Amino acid sequence: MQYLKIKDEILLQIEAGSLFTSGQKLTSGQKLMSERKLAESFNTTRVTLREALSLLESEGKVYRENRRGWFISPAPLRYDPTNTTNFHNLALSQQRIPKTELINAGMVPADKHIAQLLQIAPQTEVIRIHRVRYLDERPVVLVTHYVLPDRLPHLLSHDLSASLTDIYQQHYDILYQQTHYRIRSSSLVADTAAALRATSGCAAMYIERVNYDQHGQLLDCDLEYWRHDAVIIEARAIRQL
Amino acid sequence: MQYLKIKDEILLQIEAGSLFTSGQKLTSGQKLMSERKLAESFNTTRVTLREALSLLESEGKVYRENRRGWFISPAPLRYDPTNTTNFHNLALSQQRIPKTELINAGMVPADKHIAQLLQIAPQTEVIRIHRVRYLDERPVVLVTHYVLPDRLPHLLSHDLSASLTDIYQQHYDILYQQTHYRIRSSSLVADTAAALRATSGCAAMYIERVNYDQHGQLLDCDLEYWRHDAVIIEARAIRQL
DNA sequence: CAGTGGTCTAGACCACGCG
DNA sequence: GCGTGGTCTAGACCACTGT
Repeated sequence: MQYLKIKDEILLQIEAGSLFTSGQKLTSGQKLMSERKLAESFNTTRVTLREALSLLESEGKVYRENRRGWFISPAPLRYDPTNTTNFHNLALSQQRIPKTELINAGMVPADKHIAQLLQIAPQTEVIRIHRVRYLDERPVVLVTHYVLPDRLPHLLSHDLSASLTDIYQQHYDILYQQTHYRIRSSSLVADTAAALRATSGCAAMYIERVNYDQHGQLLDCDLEYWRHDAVIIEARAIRQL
Repeated sequence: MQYLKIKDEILLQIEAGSLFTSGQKLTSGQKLMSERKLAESFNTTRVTLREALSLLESEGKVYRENRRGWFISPAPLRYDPTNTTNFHNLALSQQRIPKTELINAGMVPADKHIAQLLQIAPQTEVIRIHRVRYLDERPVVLVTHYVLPDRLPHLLSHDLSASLTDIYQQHYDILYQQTHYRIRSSSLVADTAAALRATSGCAAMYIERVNYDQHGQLLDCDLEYWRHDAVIIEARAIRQL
């Protein structure tokens, strides 16, 4: 099991500050040396070296950007799906620099899955908003919102790179209150992967939420694909006895 | 991108019921043909075939047991960390056959991480219980409980393959009430992997909980390593406004 | 344009599961 | 003991990144 030894060795050298392309010692976001150089330095082939790196990747220690190389993973964002704090403030409160990029937004017919989540008939027109969110210039999550247009008329005329929570509150007097969420391990494919500069098959954390307002009315749902090393869910709950 | 095509092709053939070792058509837990046969049937090499299978594995469609082969993933268990239902009843309510195996139990000094979770000094003696849980004969999660011995005296004298929740309630009049949980994507290594018949580096869902009783007193914590395709978190939450 | 990562080939050996 | 999965080698070509 050569790749296990190589994996541990890489970890050590990362902590020691070697292995970097540049001479810097920052342990976050730094790029590693090229695979060929790493393979040579461990006296092995690229295949075995990539095995070791993939292991580190699955442990959340390093990550890959498609065709750009391997990087040290920054600390994950602590994310509480039961809290109303928006992404922007959440990131800032953890000393991270947030950015939201609007990919596109418009009306689409709800597919079967979305229709079920929003409790509407399939093919009903809903608002769909695709956004990518960044932490410190790294794309970490692809978020797709599906919004009931009856509840939020003219939503598309607002600045959708801002927080939806804020728009709801300021322009519609609507607050998120109850939420129903699902979390599972998944992977990024095709477009989803590309949006996060990842390769197909990259491990991901999938979070799906259905949100209700302060009157218990269904508002929207959102589907989030996180780079798996970029987030850790953290919540408190009082159990129903 | 041959492996993407092979991946899709395998999915199709699985749904059609081919590719199995036996002639059966059950889509759950079935073993696939050997890698060499699969590689030959797709006219490729084992390396590329394994690339395709790994992709399916990361999508939760198939899983591997160490040196035993590839199997179709059963539907995941829906798991609500805010609910008190024990594993046994949860599984039964979803038409699954549960089994709990006690690996070992005893007193150990708390390491730094456990001490922090339980709010005690490092090296304090606590009860540690290692258990593996099965669904339909498949090991799906390795659970380690760390219990404060002051709160649960003589706990080790009970049958620890039963539900801890039940033991707490029946013998100590203690109920789980509040819980603080963390969820992140992780991977299985060495012993942890072996306990679930997985290989080192296998993707996992890591769940960490700190549990409090009906009086708000800290009781125990538990660390759970799930096979990532075997579980989906599902919870409702009222947000604090 | 040079170098890199992504992908693929065609083998090989070994330890282990299973019959 | 046979076949299997786990691991590893030594190459190769191509598309893309970064300069």
